[in-house]
Amino acid sequence: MKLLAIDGNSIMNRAFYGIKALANSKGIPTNALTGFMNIYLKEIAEVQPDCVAVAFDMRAPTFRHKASAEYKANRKGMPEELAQQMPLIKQLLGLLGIKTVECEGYEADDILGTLSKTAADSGSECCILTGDRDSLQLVSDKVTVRLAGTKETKVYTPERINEEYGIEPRQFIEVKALMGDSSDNYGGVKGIGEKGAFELIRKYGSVDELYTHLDEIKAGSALRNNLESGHQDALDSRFLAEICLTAPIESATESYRLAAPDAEGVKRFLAELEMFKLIDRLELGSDDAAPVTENRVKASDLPAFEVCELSKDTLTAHGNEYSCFTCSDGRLAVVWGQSIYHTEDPELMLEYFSCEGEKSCLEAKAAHKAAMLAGRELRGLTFACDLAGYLLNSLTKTYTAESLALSYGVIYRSDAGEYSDAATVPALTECLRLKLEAEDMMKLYNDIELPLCEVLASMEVCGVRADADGIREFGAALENDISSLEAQIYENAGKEFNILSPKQLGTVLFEDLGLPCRKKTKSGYSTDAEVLEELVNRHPIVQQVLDYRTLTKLRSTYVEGLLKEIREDGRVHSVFKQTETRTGRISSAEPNMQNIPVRKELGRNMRKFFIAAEGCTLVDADYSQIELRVLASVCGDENMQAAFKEGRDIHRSTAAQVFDLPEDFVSPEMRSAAKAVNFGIIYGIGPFSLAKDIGVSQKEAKQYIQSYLANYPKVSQFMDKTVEDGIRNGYVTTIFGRRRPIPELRAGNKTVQAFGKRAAMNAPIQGAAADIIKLAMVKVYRRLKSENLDAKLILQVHDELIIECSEELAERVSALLKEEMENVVSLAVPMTADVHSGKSWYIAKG
DNA sequence: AAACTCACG
DNA sequence: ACGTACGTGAGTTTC
Repeated sequence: MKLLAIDGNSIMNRAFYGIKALANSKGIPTNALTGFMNIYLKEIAEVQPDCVAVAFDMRAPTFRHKASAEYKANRKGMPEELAQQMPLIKQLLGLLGIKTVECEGYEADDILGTLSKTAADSGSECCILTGDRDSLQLVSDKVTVRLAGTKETKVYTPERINEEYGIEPRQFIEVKALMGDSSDNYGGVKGIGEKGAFELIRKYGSVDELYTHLDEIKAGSALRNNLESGHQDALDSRFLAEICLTAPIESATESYRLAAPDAEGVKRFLAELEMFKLIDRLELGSDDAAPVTENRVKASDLPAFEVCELSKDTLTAHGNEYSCFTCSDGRLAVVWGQSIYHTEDPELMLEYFSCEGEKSCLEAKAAHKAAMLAGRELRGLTFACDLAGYLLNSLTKTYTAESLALSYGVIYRSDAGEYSDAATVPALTECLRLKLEAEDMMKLYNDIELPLCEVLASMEVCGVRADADGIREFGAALENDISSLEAQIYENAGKEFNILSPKQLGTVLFEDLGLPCRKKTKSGYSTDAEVLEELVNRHPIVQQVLDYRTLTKLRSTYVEGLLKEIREDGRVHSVFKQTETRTGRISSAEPNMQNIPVRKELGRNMRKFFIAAEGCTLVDADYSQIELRVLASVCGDENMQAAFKEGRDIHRSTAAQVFDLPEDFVSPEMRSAAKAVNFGIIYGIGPFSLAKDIGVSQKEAKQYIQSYLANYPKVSQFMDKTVEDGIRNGYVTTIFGRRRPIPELRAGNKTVQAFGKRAAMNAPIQGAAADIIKLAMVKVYRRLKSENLDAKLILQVHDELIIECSEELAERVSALLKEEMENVVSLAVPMTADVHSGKSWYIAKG
């Protein structure tokens, strides 16, 4: 008989830290559960045991050891996110027919020890599965320890232990008696660490023998002194290091025989947690030994799809009926009922797109683009699964048919071969639509997200004209300055090195030149701009390095990076991603057009190379203080609202409030401090960061914040309530109903939780601002289209929209753009947008 | 692949 | 005692 004895706490712990925070849409963390089951399933396949036992620590303090109250005093409490998952794994194991063992006063290790001893004594084999090395002392010819690692499981037999450590398994007790174990809170002999402990035990065999031969160690040496003064510690630690083999538990191996799982129960349980992938992996019910199989529907049990080529006749026959489709890589697959029609004929694809029938798809942007490029349009689209998945959980990384099906318990139609995605869309649409309705997000979906997709497609197709020659000239000019800086830096350093290597730069600055280092990173000295700024007056090389960084950044990211992206048509066609950010913003890539330099003049020049086409002009409008206006509206603070309603300068107004002065008495410094506070409020402020930002003491910064919150009490209340809601629901929402799940809020780790709180405070603000500009984009797009104007929306930079239009339309489009942006929503304070136009982005930005 | 740095709102 | 503002994308170096 073969027993697999699992250290439940240790494996859960390993799983928890091994998998990044996963949570379902309700905010319940599931990462440790997932990780535990991954490890379990892999191991069970390899070990093929007859019996399985999972041991857990009890939360109550142990009384096997004396002074038990203090015993684990310094062991870090389990993070709340992990603690939440402990009862769940026990429940799941129970449903799976796997026995769990807990014993008051004993640790998981003691249970494993007892189980392995009983198994070995009765001639059975025992594998101990754990994530730490504490159990290695239990290894014998009948007992192996399987150490679950990140990738591979290491299997420890007595031979393996001898090779790696040069000792017998039982001698781990002796080693630990000397070196101690900080996680179990016993110290061993002071001054003896891992290396020394192993050396001594390899030589003497045991603690007792070591002390018998103490005279062999040079008298007066540090080691001898340590050993002498630590004798009692060694004896005490030895007692604590030895795992108990006689815990009062059911120890007969036979009683842990695997039982039949409660398949229905497991499915209900995992479905509730939205762990659909695991349901599939467990293959519950596919095994015909279990009678509970009839409810488990698999792709192969469903009616098969008939696959054929799409033709003009099919379109004529079905064009007005509801259909689902996928479109990628120039291939179209359309599902009508149980038939899948496919084609690669571009004309036929466009014909299909033009049909009146209601359509649902997996991902709509590519189809919109294909239609637009041909001067046609995609009609009748009422659903895109990826966008629905994004609204339901914006933390997900991918929204493919397969991942969505797994997440929402829809059967992925792998039986349909290369048309699996298309074949899955009908069921996915049905399920996701219900979910959206249940979560009250249909309006957000229909009014904003779905129509926006077409706008983004249009922006991508259109692109922005770029002046490649101009960029090249700019790059050439940089080249000279870069090489002269390089030479000066080498001169100052006294040697040549890679200036862009933080490691090498750190060595030069902080060792060779002896500059003081204030901040460190994981791997060495921090050399970021903030650190260097503080050192500029101490050595000329510092400013040179800063300049060098600025110039090389411009060269590689902007000059070279952008040149690579200019297409044949002389324009860059950025990709606008609609399912990327956690807050609801869109992102831009290949190239990123949302981080083109603007703050410093040198970089800002790059914007001179983004220009309007011949005979055209760029019209640029940006919202003024959109996030603060959203905040003022949603929190309901009359004081703050008044400032916006009266068109006052918000930062000046805040300064007047915080410093208790009339606005006319506010100095530029006060205004800029107030501005920093305003930003900080949106991000979930702390005194430390504010102090750093505006260069005052932490104490002063704290006062600013307190004064701010006292003057704007509704802001304070709003933030508190948002965080509370977030903790309760597992997510926060914008006024438009957009959600952001925040699993970090329920974390035990204070830093993680603090991050969750800041994210919770920020998301409703940043998210609502995103909702607003997205809606504005849809309205502007429709307006330009309905008025048949020679004008196209081409860029979005979070609070800024850019239109390219024929020169004579500049004024009309400017007015239209401003009007649509300002009137898109009616909040408690007005939304205002500033508009400028010009030949280049540099000019149009105003 | 991860860490570091830095560009933007 | 410890860490420290929200959200992105991209280039370079280093492991």
